[in-house]
Amino acid sequence: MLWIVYQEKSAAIYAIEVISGKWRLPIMLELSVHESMWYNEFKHHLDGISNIMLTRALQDLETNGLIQRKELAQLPRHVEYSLTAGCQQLLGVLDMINEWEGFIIRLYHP
Amino acid sequence: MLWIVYQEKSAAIYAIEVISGKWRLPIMLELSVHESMWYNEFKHHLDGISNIMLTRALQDLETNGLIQRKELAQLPRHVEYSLTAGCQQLLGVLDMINEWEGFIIRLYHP
DNA sequence: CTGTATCCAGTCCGATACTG
DNA sequence: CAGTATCGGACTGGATACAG
Repeated sequence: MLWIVYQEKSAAIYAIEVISGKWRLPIMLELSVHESMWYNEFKHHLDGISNIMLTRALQDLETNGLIQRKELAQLPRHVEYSLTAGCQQLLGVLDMINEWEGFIIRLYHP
Repeated sequence: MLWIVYQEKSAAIYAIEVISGKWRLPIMLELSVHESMWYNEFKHHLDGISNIMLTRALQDLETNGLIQRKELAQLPRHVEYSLTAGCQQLLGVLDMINEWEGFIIRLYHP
């Protein structure tokens, strides 16, 4: 996580760094579809994720300003997660990759 | 590297996967500036990289269709690396992130 | 010049169990 | 419901030495 230091740190390198990880992008993509989700909803939508991995990913994403956490004072507890505006912009850029039909094929048959 | 399987595999997730790693993006960015480079040139431009890390990164990028390797039959040996067309398109998208002045700041102060 | 072989340390990922 | 604690195992990064 220090490799952005001696290269001139670019926003793109930083962005790739904070979204790298097994569950981060899948979580962000779920949030981009559902607007807001609570903890257990992720467990239903992300096949195979465990508590510890979900918690870690959510905390990392929050630390890096990609998602917001909002705890509603209720019983039973209810915590709501949603994307920040910056993250929505970032996903907008990444989604351009999806819009290229055949991107992966083109990669292998240039 | 298996996490793209049980999520519906999207091109964006695949793209992030193949460019994740400490040296891959820095290598690609150098190549986008210099058109083509040979092995030792990378060692001069990428501060702190070792032979083994450079070799691994170059091989991974080639395997994933992001760079091309061209060995010129000479003595001393001379091997030339360059970006594929698909990789140039991908970098074009990522560069949009750099063009947002204040992207990182916006992330933290939404 | 362009790599490969070893071998080790640090990170990341995750099953299982437990908590307020 | 929304997490935390623990403890491995897998993967990634890298120093050093060597090779065609």
